[in-house]
Amino acid sequence: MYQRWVDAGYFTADAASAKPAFCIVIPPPNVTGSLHMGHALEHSLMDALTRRRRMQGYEVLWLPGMDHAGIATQNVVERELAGEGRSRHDLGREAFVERVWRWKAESGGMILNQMRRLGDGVDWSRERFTMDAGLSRAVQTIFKRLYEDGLIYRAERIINWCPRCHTALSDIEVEHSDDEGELISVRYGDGDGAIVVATTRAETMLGDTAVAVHPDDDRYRHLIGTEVALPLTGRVVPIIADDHVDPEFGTGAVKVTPAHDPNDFEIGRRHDLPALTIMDERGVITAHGPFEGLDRFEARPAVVAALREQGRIVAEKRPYVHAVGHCSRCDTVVEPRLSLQWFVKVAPLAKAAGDAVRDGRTTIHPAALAQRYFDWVDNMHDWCISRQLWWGHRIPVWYGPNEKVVCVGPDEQPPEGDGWEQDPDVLDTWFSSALWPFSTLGWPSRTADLDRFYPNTVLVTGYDILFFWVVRMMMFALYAMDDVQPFHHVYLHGLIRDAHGKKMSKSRGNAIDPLDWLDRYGADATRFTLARGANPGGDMALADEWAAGSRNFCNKLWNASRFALMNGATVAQPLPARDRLTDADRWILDGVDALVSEVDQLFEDYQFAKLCELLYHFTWDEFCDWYLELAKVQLAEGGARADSTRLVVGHVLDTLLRLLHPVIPFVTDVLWKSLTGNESLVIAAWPTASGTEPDTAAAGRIAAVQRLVTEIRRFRSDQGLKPGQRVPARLSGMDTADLTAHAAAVASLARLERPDESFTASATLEVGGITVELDLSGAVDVEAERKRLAKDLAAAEKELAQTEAKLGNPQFVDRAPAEVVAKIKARHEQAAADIKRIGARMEALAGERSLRGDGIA
RNA sequence: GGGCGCAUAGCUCAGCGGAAGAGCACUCGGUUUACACCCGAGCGGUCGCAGGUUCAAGUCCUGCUGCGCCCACCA
Repeated sequence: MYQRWVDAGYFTADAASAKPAFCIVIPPPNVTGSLHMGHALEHSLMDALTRRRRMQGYEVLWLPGMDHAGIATQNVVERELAGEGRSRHDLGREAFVERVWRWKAESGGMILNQMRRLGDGVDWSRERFTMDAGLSRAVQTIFKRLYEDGLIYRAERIINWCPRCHTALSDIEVEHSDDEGELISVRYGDGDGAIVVATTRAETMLGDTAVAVHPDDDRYRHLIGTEVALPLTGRVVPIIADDHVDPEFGTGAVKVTPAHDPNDFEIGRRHDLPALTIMDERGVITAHGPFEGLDRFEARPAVVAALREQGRIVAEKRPYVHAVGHCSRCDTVVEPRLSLQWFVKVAPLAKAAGDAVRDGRTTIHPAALAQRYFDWVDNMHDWCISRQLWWGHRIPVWYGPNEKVVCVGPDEQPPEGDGWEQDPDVLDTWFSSALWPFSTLGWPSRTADLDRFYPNTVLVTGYDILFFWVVRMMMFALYAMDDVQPFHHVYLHGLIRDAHGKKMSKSRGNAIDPLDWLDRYGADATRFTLARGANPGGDMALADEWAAGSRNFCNKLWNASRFALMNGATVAQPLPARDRLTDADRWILDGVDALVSEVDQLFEDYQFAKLCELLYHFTWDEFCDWYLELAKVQLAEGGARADSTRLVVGHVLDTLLRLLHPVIPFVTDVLWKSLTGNESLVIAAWPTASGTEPDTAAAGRIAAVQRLVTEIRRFRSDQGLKPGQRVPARLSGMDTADLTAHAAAVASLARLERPDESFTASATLEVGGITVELDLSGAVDVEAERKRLAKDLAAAEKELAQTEAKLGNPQFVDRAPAEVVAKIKARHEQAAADIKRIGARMEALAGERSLRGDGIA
């Protein structure tokens, strides 16, 4: 069925159409990735949004694609090479990149096929990859523009370095965790000139070029300007004063290692200190001496041991828990490292990104998360964009003789001649993803797609990626597109958790594979489950039971449709005039009308969980459990009544299928085609409310029927009657309650039958003014009924007391809205009537003896 | 260290100023010709604790306790 949708071109956007545009670009999954629950959720929501808009007559573009995922992909291929006993260096750059492309062709993009199984209505004719020619052109174009505007610069800075991946990382690629370390205090120098500093990374003292104290710190004022000899190396460094030092922390004196700590680097810059690099890119000590050649984690204890031997350690705190950065890719402890890298100057871009949300050009749903967005945007550091990798967009900068530097645009030739070489680094993966909302539409060319589908209507992504990606798209899009925002709305969904709210992860072993659900429960049930759990910004707990419940619902829909079709439900003719419809017909039609409006509103607010709940409840409880049961009675009447009932059933089912299609696309399409004979629900019109004034009187009578039926069932259940057993009964008072027309329905739903001459009432109950006399053939369970009555009485008495207290409070009667007071008054009267009724019944029962239950001999 | 969020039925969560809700689980009953992936009837909550505002408080405010998340260049 999916392929038929695709082949029919339902998902192919037409930039030239006159319809209003609706566009979502897919958050590009990594080319290395396969579908996990997070994707399944995200895609279910995007598909629901696009399907509804398509049905509403929008020109919908949902654009698919993938991300080249620099480090992740390079790691995969390097691992593959390692299996062959080779490294990328054995291949050389060109051959390696070639190999990655081959890997992509052969094993990449598994996720695209998995998206088909989910039913994603994406426009495959517009599939993009961040390393496409077109997107590469976009990367080069914006790089050059930023470079020329002075917003990209190259500088020697302390950056996060992964000693395993051998590359720089941006701040967001570093994850902090509380690790155990040890904080040692070391005495530098001797005698009067001695000063004690604290450190967690003892090995870095090999690169110390100063000791700093706070200028106002009286303890050390006399030492400022003096020099001190470092332990172990004996190198002499100055003691300087700097405001950055916190006198409260540790000893109030800091060792300064400009080449291996970002703070120290800044201090070094302020005081013109030399930066001494003592470690190579693998994290191995390069400083000459006894520690040379040791890994940083071997060097640390070795240095500590040497210090201890010299009696330099005056205090140690162990374990000392502090935040340590790890590579988000391989979990290796990140090393701050001084190196020459490319940066984006984010301040002006971030300002624009903040403004676009502040002034409402882009709205964030749920709004509460906008605050986080601002926090991030207002405190962003410059973004390190160069990576020492081979897989990615190579930096379009050439270095020539005499330190000449040329940035090469997309249509320009690189400079020729001796000594010109291109920068070996590639760009951070997020650099190209940041262009995604417009590069995929053809930018920098001015294409019809770009005209039509930019800004994108809505971006759907997880709140965990708000900073990583959304902020960057905002920055680059506003910059490239003359301050026009990349999307009108950002909808942030939550994270998937297991049944107990724990994060799902492969290592934890609690991950549910969406493909498994697809196999066992089907795409419809999987999607409905995910949409049903999607409260804006809220995480959702998942377990097999939820999927089973959704599967049951899809099945219910199938069976209800089967019943409808078996009974000749149809949409072939317009609905009969209202006055020819029954109360039940009007009630369900009005209900559907209200449902359409509510579902619409909830869609507008991205309230997926609520709209699913509403549809679930209406379909199952209202339509199946009540209306279809009432319809059976009407169908049994035959004639015109049966004919009109077929039309009502057809109309309601038709509407429900349309409303459910965005979240349950497959089975609804099948059923709808059978019901209507039309081509496909995918391109059917979204329902609109009829605008008919709801018949509240009819709804009231149906509610009365429901109450009556439920009470009789409850009574029967108490009496231990089989649910299916027909019980002779006499109803009186139906006329005064205006329910005469519903006698047959009540009898059918409550399993009552017309009494014959031998009828003797052995039990009576009264509901809303109607007396029901039943012939239980003597088998009356007085005890059960007594128990029930006692319970009901207690509830009614509590109610009476509560309402009385309220009504007795003049301030309440005075100040509460009349409507509320009236409601309380009604409850009070109802409680009083109930007590009276129950009392009378109990009195009548007083003389009875149970013929059933425990009391029977 | 800074910021944010959450504590409601056994579980996962809605409700956010006027009668405590849903799904799942559980109990009882069921050959009711659409459906046992079902039908009917139930059981189950002093809405984390302590104060305060209000005629009225899961619902607003303050404090406390317990979780969770995000950010972070205190060595």
